[in-house]
Amino acid sequence: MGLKVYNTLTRKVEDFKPLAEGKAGIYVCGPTVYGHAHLGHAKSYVSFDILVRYLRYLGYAVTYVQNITDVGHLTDDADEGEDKLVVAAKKEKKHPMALAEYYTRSYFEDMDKLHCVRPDISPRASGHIPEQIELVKKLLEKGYAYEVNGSVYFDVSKFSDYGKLSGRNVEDMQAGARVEVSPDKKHPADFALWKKAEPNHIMQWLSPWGNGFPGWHLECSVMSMKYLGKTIDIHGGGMENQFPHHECEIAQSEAANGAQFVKYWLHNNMVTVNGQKMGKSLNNFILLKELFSGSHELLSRKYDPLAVRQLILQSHYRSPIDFSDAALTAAQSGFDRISDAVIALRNRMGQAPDGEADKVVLGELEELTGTFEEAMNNDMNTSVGLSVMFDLVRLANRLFEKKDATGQTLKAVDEKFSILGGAVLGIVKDEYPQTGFPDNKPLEDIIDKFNLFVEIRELLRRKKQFKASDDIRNYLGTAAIEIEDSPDGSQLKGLDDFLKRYRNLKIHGNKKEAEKYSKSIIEYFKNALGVE
RNA sequence: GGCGGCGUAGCCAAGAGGCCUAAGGCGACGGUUUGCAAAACCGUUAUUCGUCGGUUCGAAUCCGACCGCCGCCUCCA
Repeated sequence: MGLKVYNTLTRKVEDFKPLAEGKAGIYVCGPTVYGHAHLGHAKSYVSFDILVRYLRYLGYAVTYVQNITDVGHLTDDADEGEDKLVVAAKKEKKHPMALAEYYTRSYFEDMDKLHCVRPDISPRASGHIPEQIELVKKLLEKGYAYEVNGSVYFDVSKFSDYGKLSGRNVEDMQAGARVEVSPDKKHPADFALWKKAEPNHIMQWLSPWGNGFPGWHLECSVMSMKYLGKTIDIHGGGMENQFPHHECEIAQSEAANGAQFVKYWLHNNMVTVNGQKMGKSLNNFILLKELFSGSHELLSRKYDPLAVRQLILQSHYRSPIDFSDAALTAAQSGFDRISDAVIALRNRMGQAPDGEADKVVLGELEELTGTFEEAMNNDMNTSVGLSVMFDLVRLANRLFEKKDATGQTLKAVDEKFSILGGAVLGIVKDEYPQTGFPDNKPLEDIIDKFNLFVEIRELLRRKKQFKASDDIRNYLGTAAIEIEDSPDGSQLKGLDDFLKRYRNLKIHGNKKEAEKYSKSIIEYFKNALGVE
């Protein structure tokens, strides 16, 4: 059984059969880079990242194209609307292109943290103006478009399939409240292919119809065609883009090419925050950077980017997901549980006794792999896929208890973590840093001191001086550093966080806080040593 | 107004006609382990799936009505 996906076009779950055997071309609507990425971006791009990763796991040669929209769409559909990018650029006093570049980098930074694999091609809309002009010309030639006053519109009445994706028909929508229809349009549903620019419009290009800029659906048609061909296997995007964006893409592409544009349309559902739609006007907009640093008033703490990823994977991509501080905290705990097990597993692998891998364990791993694949094949049921990770955690921890697992057995378990949890789900890391801040020499001293405490405590414990030993643990606890005792020795936990917090305080120049913090450190050093 | 989705334990969330007296996670509680903790392991935590009807030998799953919530139709992922 192979992969099945839900195709919005047919409203059915279908077997995925690519156009070319063993290959898959995927186009996903990328971000408009006029601001930092937010939770909605995370949901969408993690969802399609899973699709790409899983197709690769299945052996497909995937070409993943995701555009960067750096020609801002207009803020409304009427001709008077301003370009989003231009508006933002004015506000930040930057050239729109500088702004686009800045937010493009920010976007990739955030996506890297979420372990979203980079697209094979990230085409910029601004880099494909000639191709867009060509497509407009072609549509004019074929009679699907008309020019009015230096703008070109797509004539929806000429394309009978218009509405086939979103299940709308043009007549019904006329009744709906539509904002200010441009008087240039023959029909309110017609959409712009090319727009005339006013002299003061910063982003404009020369075209056969005068100076202007491309309409906001055009780039996706042009760039997917250029890099993936006239018909592509999969087009993904957020479901709010079904109409009008994707509907218009279909109209343009199919009218121009006379060929089916997309075989499988996949749409992810939306994000809510505390049960409410996330919207700029609603003040519940959470940026990924705020999530990763904990600097949003709705958040009680910062969250590991991969814990956010895990929360997204806990539900289906076609279901809405509600982000709340409680949900994030729960996901973080679960993520830590998996990470801890993998770290322990890798630490023990080298010390484990030699010998063949346990047949029973190998059998269990096979079974779990089957469960995983079955779930993922079913329109990417990541929730069940993730549950397999927890089965692996339990399996690994049980092996540790028995202590007789061979290195080969542990290695087999680690392989599943690495492939299913790492390569496919993207929540298991290749490497877990111990305490790595090589560029923070002074902090290493602090770590040394912490380690000294651990050693002192070991001595005390051996001498059964439990009161003093508990004190040390408590003191360190006030800095959110935990000591975990085990037969193999004691481990410090939370050092990374401690160091990050410490470094952030210094870097961000919050002197008062930094001072308070270092004082508190000195304080418990003193206390623990029992000196004044 | 048009289109669509959802309502499953304290919370999050799979399941989409019999394998369901319903995965998994978080939380809580009990036990094992530990000097005590933590972590881990074992166990408990929904005889029931918004409500009421219907179809069926059989429904969380299909149909209808109702209640509640959410989204899209306008820039948004």
